[in-house]
Amino acid sequence: MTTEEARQATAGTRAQQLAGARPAPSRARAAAVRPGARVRPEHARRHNRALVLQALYRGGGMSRADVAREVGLTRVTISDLVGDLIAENLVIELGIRPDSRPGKPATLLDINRSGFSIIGLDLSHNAAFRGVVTNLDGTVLERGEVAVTGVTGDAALDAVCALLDDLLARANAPVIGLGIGSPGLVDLDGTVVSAPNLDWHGLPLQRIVGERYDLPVQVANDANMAAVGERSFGGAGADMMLIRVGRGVGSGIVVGGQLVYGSGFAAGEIGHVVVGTDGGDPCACGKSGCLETWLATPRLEVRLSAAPDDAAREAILREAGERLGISLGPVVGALNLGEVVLAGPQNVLGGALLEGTAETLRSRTMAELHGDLTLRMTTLGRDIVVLGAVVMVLTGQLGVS
Amino acid sequence: MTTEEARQATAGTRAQQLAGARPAPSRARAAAVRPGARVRPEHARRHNRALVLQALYRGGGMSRADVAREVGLTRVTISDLVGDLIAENLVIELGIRPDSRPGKPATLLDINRSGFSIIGLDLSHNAAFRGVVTNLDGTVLERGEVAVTGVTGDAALDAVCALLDDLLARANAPVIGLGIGSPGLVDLDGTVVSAPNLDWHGLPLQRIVGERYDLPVQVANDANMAAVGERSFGGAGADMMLIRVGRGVGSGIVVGGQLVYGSGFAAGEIGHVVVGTDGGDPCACGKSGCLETWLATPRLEVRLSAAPDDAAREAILREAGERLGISLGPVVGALNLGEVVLAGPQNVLGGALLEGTAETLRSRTMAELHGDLTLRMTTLGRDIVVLGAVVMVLTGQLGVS
DNA sequence: TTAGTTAGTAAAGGTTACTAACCAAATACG
DNA sequence: CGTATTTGGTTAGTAACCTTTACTAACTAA
Repeated sequence: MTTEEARQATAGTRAQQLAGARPAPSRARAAAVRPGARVRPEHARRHNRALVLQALYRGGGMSRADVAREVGLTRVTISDLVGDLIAENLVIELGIRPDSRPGKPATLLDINRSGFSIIGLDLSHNAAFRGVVTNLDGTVLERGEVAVTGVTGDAALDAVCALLDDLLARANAPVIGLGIGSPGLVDLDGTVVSAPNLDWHGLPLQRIVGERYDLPVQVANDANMAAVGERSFGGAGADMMLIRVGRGVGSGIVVGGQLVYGSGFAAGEIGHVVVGTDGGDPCACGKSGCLETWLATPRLEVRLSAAPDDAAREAILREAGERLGISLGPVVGALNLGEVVLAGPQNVLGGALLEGTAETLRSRTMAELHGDLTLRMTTLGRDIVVLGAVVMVLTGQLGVS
Repeated sequence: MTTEEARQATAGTRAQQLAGARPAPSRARAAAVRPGARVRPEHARRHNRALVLQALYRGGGMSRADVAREVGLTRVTISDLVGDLIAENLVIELGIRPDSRPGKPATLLDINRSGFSIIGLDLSHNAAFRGVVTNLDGTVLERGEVAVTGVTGDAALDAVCALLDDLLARANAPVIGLGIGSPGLVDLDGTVVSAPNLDWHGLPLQRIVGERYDLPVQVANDANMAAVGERSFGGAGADMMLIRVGRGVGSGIVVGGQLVYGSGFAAGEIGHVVVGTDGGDPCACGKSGCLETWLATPRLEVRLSAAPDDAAREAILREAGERLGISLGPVVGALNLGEVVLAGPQNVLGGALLEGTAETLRSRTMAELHGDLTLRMTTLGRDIVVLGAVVMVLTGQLGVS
């Protein structure tokens, strides 16, 4: 939906369009009922099936009756759905509920968490593509990586396949899908519109990998996947932003529980927005004072290494944090975010920088807001992108998150 | 869903939470399958019915077969649904399609646009509450207002009811619902959490009005409703932001076609976010350099009246626009908005101010972005909030927008 | 032992949307 | 002019789905 509507949005920079005329009712707008929006019985069933999986995924060890109460369908229907799921081996019976209370004892159910595998890839690091095999829980079972320093274009695509070959060979359970977090702009079909570092332009990665391995594939931007991972496995709320700091600065934004893609699939690209009104270093993009010039780790490390003492280093970090806070203020305020999470090198981000950001946000946004705002580091460490990729597969294949 | 998940998001300002531990899988999260998420046959039917209405609403003068092709259901099903809708008088037959082509001529359908009325209210102006009666098209049929200068609390509620009494008496067709755009924070249930100007705190306006008139009521924040109105009747895209400038500065944000509420129902509240890093006038909120100190019309008009000539006035307006651009840069970049629309006094916003904002956005965000960005004034004029309220009713009652 | 409670299954029923087949009414064409 | 073709819309029957009702199983409480 977003895609279509975005595409048909008026393009071009008509900087002004002064008018005061009566509203022309909107019926002239092109038809845009998204295909597949209709609900047929099987769609309804699939939806309800996903609800059952979701309920079990979150609170394993429930009985059919528990699920029925939580989902709002009858015990009969839930039994039927669970029957299907057990036949597919997605759900297993754990045995009889141990506690003693009146009535027939319940048969506890759970997702078959170790019965299937998911593969998640992170293509965002410069030196290597990293990947994991997890179970349905997101528990990492296997790890792999391929060195890709200086590798671009088709060779980079080959590296992705090599890594997938390796991980698929090491997966002990059937793989329900592949998730790939790629740098650059990625559209809703999993086509990498533009990833300069890998020299990918319009590469339909999701389709290519899907056809090669005959498995469901989810490709999305790395920072967006990180946001999704933080939300599911890091416990973040429904209105949150995840800032990734590394060689560049990117982010993923979740609003109302939904990942934001933006009108041109470039949501979260905050690295080249100018911060403040007092200049700044020139940036590779041609402007000066972009967020990246303040925050990207290569520049920060140069500055830190030139600092005479710890106090000077802390001041540098704090200033970087302040710049991040200045940049985030309008976003946090406009979206009324409940949570901002930082991901990147702990030793750089975790201390004075985080404090500087928190203080700046506090001093520059409304009191009502920062009372509810949580600012913290991610708890997922370097796995944040691959875990996000795993969540995307879980969501796409099972409707679970 | 947003509500619940937002509520259960961790509160408090734990400014830091340093950690590197393995992710604790998310299953500990409280069960949160939103009630009513299940799909029963009647829900599916209601959804499909809304698709039919939506198709007809956008492109009136379609045949049943046209609708079937667009929605993706069979002619048989569409005929059945249309039969229901005709029985309810929501859809009417226009007659035989005039053009000549092979096959049985089609019977054209349309929403019964003049068969029902909607009432929209705008409580955001200081001197008066304004309201309209429209048909289903959003065409204004009647207008009304009540003076409310200095009126607050229960008296303001009485004024709302007086205005509604007046408009209901003047509505010639059955009213399908009431939409009310209120200043302040409004939650998803239509409770005005806080509207200082009206001295409303925790007022369940939607419930009160709904019980009093026994009609469906939609209450939401005025700027949010304006955004919804601009999207439906102003032709704005799926990722847009509407900035309302008046005594204060507020906004409504639409992301992926969905209105943003925020973790505390305060999304869009950008008036008290500090702009830039070079000071600014003190603000009533206690900070200095808030967006409102640069942009709110009372202050702007004071400055303009002190200006010696037109050039000085234009410089003042341009600077205000620049400040808006500085503030919007991170939001436009982070959300990859496709459209930013200004609403407020045309003579203040329409000229140099808008230009200043456009130039500032261009110079402070990524080139890839502002190529797709449209910045313009609304075409809906002073009706923007009431029309948004009408759209909220259309969406809530008919699933149409 | 009896009553009451809870889990799970079975049978029957009502909705929903589908397919297949049909009629209606126009154009296309020999 | 008459037949074939095309398109719109309806009728009849079917499959899928969830519900209600009723049942069995298995436990606690007294």
